[in-house]
Amino acid sequence: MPRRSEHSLDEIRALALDAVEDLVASHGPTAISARKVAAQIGYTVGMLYHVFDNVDDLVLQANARLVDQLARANEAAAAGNRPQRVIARMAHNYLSLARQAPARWQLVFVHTMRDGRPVPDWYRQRTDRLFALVEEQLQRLAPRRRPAAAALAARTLWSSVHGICLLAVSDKLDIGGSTSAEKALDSLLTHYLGSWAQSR
Amino acid sequence: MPRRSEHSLDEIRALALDAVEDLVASHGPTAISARKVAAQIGYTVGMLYHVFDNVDDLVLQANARLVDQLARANEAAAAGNRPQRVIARMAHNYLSLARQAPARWQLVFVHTMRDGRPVPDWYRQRTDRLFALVEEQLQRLAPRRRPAAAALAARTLWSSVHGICLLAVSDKLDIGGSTSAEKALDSLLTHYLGSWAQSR
DNA sequence: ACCTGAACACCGTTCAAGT
DNA sequence: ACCTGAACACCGTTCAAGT
Repeated sequence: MPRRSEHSLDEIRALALDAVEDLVASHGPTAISARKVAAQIGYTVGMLYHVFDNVDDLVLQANARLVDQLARANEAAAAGNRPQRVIARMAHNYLSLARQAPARWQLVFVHTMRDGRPVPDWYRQRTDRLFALVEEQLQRLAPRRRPAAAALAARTLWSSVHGICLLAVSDKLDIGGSTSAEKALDSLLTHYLGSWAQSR
Repeated sequence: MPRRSEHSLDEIRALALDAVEDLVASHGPTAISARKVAAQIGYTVGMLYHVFDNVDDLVLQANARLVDQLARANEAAAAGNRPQRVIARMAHNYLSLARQAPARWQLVFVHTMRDGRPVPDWYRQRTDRLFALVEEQLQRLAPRRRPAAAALAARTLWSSVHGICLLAVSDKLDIGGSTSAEKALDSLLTHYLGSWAQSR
């Protein structure tokens, strides 16, 4: 029973998160287990529990990387452009990131806390941030409207974008054969956002 | 080891599906396992596998009941009214059924096939039906538009409704405190559907 | 101090054997 | 024919014990 001491806790943490991504990418979101991740990085399961609280923590930390990637892309998109264009970029960023790594995003979509534990605050803040970025743009778009109106529109619009990306990644959207998620996003943006921007 | 023979296979099937609903309602969607369902109805796990292919089959059959309930409600809503009103009813049917039995709908939202098995056709047809019902109304609403346009709008709209209901049931929508899913649905219907109906 | 390995209480699934 | 119970290969989580 050799000890390793080759890696710091932070390094082990990074190795584990990489292992989650590799396993998901090659064997799908259901392939994740503490034991498999441990085996992949050459440690025992017990070791994982010195670095992560539990599997939920492990998965959420892996998922947070993707959410952060989307948030960064959306923050970058916010620079300069007209709000309507920024929001369109954000929506397409979501879909295109989801298409780039469908299995990893499926893990984001599919994960639920064991038992009925609540989603931890640090993770919630990251997903809330995505709504906030949309809300900022809607406020720019219609500065004279009540903030509550922009908040409602942001939640409506981003939930809808989420629904489209979710069904796209799980192949439930392309029913007849020809509908693409990109077209659905554009339809949503044209009609929802177009109408919202004009009204009052 | 007493044999029972008290119930036919169909009765056992119904008992098991009821047990799934009871367990989910009282202990949440993560509480479902073949062993627990078997225990709840007084049979062994082995017995379950004479009635269901596997747990996916068990869960999907339970979930299909909810999907069917929504489909029936939406078919009933289709009678008589103006298409725009029918679609609004359908969307609110979805949300209100989801609110009536949040845990059971969470099971619908959260379930994914073990390994990477595909969703069986018989279940897919049921969820596709929900899209089809919306599509029919959109064709009524704009009879002169190309069928592909109605198909795209149906998928866009229903994916969005799905996204809103999904986030509503998992409590991820009410960020600031005041946004309700009902308002988000109405916002979606007003702006998306309103704009789509008017354009051309 | 760092990490292991075994233990505990669970899973899904199969199938020979009992009645 | 109907159903069981034990087996197999997995889980998540904990923690005394080893180095």
